[in-house]
Amino acid sequence: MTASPTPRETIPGKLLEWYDGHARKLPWRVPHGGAVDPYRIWLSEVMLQQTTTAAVAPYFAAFTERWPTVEALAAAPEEEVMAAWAGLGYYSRARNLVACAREVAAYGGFPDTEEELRKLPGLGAYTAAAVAAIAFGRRAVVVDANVERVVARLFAIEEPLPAARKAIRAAAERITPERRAGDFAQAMMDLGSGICTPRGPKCLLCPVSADCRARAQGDPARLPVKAPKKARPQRIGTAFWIEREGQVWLVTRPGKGMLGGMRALPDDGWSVRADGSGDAPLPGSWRSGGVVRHGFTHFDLELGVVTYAGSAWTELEGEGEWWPVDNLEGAGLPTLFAKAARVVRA
DNA sequence: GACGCGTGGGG
DNA sequence: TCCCCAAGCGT
Repeated sequence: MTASPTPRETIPGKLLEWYDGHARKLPWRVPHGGAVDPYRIWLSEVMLQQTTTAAVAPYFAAFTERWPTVEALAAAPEEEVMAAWAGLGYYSRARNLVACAREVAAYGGFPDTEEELRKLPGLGAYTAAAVAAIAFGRRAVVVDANVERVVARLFAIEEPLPAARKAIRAAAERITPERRAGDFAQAMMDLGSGICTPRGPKCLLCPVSADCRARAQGDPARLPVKAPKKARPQRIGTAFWIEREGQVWLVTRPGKGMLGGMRALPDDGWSVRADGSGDAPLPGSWRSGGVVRHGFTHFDLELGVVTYAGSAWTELEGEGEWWPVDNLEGAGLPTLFAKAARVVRA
């Protein structure tokens, strides 16, 4: 009597076969000039950190059009890259992107091993493994939130996240093939994105449903178990619209912290306190310009926008610049301030 | 391991 | 409306 094949033996083949027929068509998956371009793989992976493919697509197109190579990106002024990233969120990624591009350009190209990639700014465990596997064909164990979910279900891992990461990685290690590790990783992510979804998984369409212990148990959607989330506190703050002769006063935020390194309207400190002080950057009269509500990762903000009704512009203190109001898009404002500008100008 | 860090879409 | 979540990283 022959032992039947184990899931670890059958899963990679089934998944790769499924991927060959069902891979999503995504811009960064198209070979560029007939070959895989590590620059495009790296750029897309950084943009995709905690970000949906739909949100990334237009930014990927704009970046690769404007900066076709890592050398071009390395040569770009950081503030231009920050502005081009505006709206995509998690702005430290943009700063690290520039730093990484400069290291890579100075080195003469991307390193081709997971270990060396991991040393670059902005490349953590996930991205280093993904680039090594997808761009360089290395066997690397690629674990993102999709893989965590798929693996937790396949092996019915009951331990809650994040403590389960160790067991999930070990299980992912066991099913990652020696060859086509990059396709395997993308297959797992496509599966997690379209079939093995957080809610309402489509097990009838799943190529590995027969190997899935959570499916066998009857309720795959309950896995992975997650620790309860904290409530998001509410903060209140004020932003200041100071306009003169068709131009508005913009500041550049400090490099670290909320919206770090981005152009912004002056504010009353809501980002570094529980609430803003309400203190204006200029003496004189202010008028209400509206209210913006915006959700961040760890708090909700109610931002009042007030417009300057005085003429003591010379008393403006600190760094800043007058920006043409009819070209605010070019300033690269984060979404919060783009919303504030929209409200004021409406 | 916990926390800070954006934004938009879907159920 | 609200809540969840997304190809995580750095400290």
